[in-house]
Amino acid sequence: MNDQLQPLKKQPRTAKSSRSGTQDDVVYAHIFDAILEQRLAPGTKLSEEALGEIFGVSRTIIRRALSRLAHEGVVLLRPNRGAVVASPSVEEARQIFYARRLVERAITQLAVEHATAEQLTELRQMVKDEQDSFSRGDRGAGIRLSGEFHLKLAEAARNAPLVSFQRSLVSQTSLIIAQYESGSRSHCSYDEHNQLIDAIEARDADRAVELMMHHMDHIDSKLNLDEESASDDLHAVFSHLLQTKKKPGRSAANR
Amino acid sequence: MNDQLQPLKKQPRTAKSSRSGTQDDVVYAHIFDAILEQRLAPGTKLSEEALGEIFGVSRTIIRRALSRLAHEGVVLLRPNRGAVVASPSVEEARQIFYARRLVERAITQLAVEHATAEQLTELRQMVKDEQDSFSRGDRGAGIRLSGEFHLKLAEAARNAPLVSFQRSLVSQTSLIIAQYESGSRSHCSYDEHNQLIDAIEARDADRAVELMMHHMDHIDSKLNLDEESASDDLHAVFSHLLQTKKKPGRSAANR
DNA sequence: GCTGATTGATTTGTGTACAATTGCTTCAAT
DNA sequence: ATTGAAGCAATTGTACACAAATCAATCAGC
Repeated sequence: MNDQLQPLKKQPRTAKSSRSGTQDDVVYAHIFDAILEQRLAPGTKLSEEALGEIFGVSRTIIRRALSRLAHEGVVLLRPNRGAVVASPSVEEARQIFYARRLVERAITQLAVEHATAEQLTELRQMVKDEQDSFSRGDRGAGIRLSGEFHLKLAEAARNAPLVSFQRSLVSQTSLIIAQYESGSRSHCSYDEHNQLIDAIEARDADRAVELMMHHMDHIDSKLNLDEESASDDLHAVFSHLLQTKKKPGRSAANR
Repeated sequence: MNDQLQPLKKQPRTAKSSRSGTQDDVVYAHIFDAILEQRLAPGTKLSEEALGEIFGVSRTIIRRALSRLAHEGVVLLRPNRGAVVASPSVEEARQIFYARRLVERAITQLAVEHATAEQLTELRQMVKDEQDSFSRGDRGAGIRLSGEFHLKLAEAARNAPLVSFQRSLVSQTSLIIAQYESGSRSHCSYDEHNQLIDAIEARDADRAVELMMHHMDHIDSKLNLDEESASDDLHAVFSHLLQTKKKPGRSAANR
């Protein structure tokens, strides 16, 4: 019943498990990555006992991880009915993108002011990693790393509440991209990321913001949120009622 | 050891407990209100067992409530060392206010577009309640209700992520106000709230945003974040190491 | 044959016991 | 007398067991 999660134990050396330490974080990171990399389709039920068995921990740990994921919006926690992988509706996606533009604009301005040389170096490295993932054909890791780039940028802005909000927005955006992105186009164009770093390094706030906004436009232009919203809405509205078993939950938006 | 929380059981009919239902929320709301109304001073340790005894629930429930409070930033959760009431530093306060301006601006614009007649009516009622609290001399409830006004406004903006972020920002702002507000001046001037509703009702976005920004200026002009930042910083930095027992933890910023 | 209720199985919610970590106190040694 | 270490008490972290709720399937009734 949980085949999708089994492979997790077999690849403990990716970027995800490096940020571990506590049991808690490991479980959280694994489920998170499994969702973003679409090994767990939207709507899939996340049974506490099954997950506990898989990771070799008690339900207590799983429960905390699920709660955390629910806070970030990638998991939906229904009282007495368990957790499922979130499946953001088109309307929810729009709201998230609105909030992201708002936050990314502020973050970019602050990063221009505050980013240190080390941080810029780290950012460049992340773009490289992201590029590698895509050229390796690892779409899931690419989406995740692209998200981590935006999160790292938020850290450079030196505003803790914004970082925390950005984390939640990036997570949900990644889920939306995984769900709605059309075709096989390149996803978060790393060129845009690199140009952005250039502008920040040059302390050119106007240009940096302009690039970031353009980048945002680019991202959601790749999604089909506009057209097939009818079928999409239908699916999103009812998906939390469906018992998604083993079969890959193919949303109508995948095409 | 927990005298500050005992009174909670004696006043179960305020606005806080009306939003109950589940055990979980009741405990959360009571601790939350106790913090905002300064019955629990910043730095106070929140023992799981003691809280469980007070509310007549097991540590499981308390733990969830504390986790939720930690997510909102009003409680600090230190691994293996328990939870304490957060005591935001001046720098943290500045970051929170920056984020709030950003969010309030967006919320105001969206509220002008989306607020319904019912929502405006509710908002006006909340301003009345807030006014009542202050005239009754109930500063704590006033601060809380003032925060709830801003949260309600966020709901009128119809953007779920922003509402969620705003909840966290408002909570932390209230904590900061309770901690840093100087003198006995009127706190969130309800006049400003009323004018804001007028502008929104008139669908005058520019004026509404202008009023909101002015309102924000007003709020943080009442705080002494600028001057005594030296003593403040010192206290904030070390307060999480202090064992705040029974005595009211008076921060250097109270004057 | 189909709708609707009842029962059984599964899953979540809560309380509690035990393990591990922390911090305090005591005691010894310099 | 002060400092340092060791043992002890108290608190948090984790696992588990029981209670409550939900979901599924079977069976009765129309």
